[in-house]
Amino acid sequence: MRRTSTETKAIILAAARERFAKDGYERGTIRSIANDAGIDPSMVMRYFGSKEQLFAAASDFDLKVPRLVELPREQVGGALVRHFLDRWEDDEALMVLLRSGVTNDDAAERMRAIFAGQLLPVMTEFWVSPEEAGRRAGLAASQILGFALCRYILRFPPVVEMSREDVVAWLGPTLQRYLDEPEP
Amino acid sequence: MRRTSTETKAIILAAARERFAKDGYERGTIRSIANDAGIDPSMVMRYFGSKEQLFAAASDFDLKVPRLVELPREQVGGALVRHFLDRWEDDEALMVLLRSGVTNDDAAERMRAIFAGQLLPVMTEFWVSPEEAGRRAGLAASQILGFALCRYILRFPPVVEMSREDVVAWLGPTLQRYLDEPEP
DNA sequence: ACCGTTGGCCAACAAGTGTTGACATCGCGC
DNA sequence: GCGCGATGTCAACACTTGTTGGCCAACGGT
Repeated sequence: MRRTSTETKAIILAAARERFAKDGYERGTIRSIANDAGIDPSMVMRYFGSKEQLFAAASDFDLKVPRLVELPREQVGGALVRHFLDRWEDDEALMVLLRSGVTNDDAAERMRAIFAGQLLPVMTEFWVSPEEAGRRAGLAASQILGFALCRYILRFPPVVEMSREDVVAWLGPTLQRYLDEPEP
Repeated sequence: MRRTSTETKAIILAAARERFAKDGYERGTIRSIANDAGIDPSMVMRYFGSKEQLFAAASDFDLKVPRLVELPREQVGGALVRHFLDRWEDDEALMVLLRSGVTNDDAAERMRAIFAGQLLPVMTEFWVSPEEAGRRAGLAASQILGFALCRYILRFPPVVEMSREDVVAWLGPTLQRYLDEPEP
């Protein structure tokens, strides 16, 4: 086979995302990734430098949280749930991060950065106090991540079987409350 | 040093719990555990047979969910939150399972078993339909695990900083709603 | 005082890891 | 055609992993 370097780089990156999403950082070996990509392990090194840098590339992504302030306030919770369900199912990077962030400090730091840089600012638009916005964003994150954990990773049967609209109907009000409810 | 075999076995088990809780299954190596215990790695093998069996012993535990039906119904959510905060902070096995269940299939299966065998029965006491009880238990688990994930593992600052009573005040009503709210 | 049992350590194994460098092979510009 | 850089392969490295078996030393009953 003979390809342009950017092509093979993309192939490797795709294989890495799948592997890391399925196995996490430690068990996602360079050899297995190279094998999935049908390529020699040394190519992975050549194009990405090290396993860490490959992981960084594979877990680089954007939450793409929409501008929620523009919605009628009572719809924000449901919109958030829908957005994250979509995001979760079409971008493996989120799974990569969750699978790896639990055992790998770099990945955990990356998640904190995404939380602070991408979710928190959205919440800050609703609440002036940054501390309060932080708590509310943290609570929302805990429910979103916890649900993804149970549905996509631990695969608790009742959680897996819920329909998309069931999920929205159950989690939407929870997030709405974390947004609106006066602090205790 | 010279000890009785049950003593050293307990020492090894304690070290294993700590290691697995901190590093998860893959990175919690037998050598590191033996080192923490001040003991030769071969002893670990002798007393536990294999890494898998050691892990099984280290992650064996009881949720100890109290008999919630005996409480005034409107206090169940708060009681659940308090119970799990306690449970989480005094038994490392929960952390072991969460850290490992994300990348290790055996550990995930163990979590499903605990969910189905220890949390679900409690919910079933409140709702006759097993499917409905399953969904409600799954939602509760998603919020509980997600919060633990953000507080103890990913360490999102605002979530770490919340006081115990803040947590109860925020999460209690969420769990209460997953228990009481009519299905959508 | 002896000897078997018991608790402990050491060295080694086979397998798998990230990583490296030397070598082959293709394709384009001269 | 020739050469050269880009693309790809192979074999090996140093290291870590779980696991094994042999050896040592202390104890306890006789």
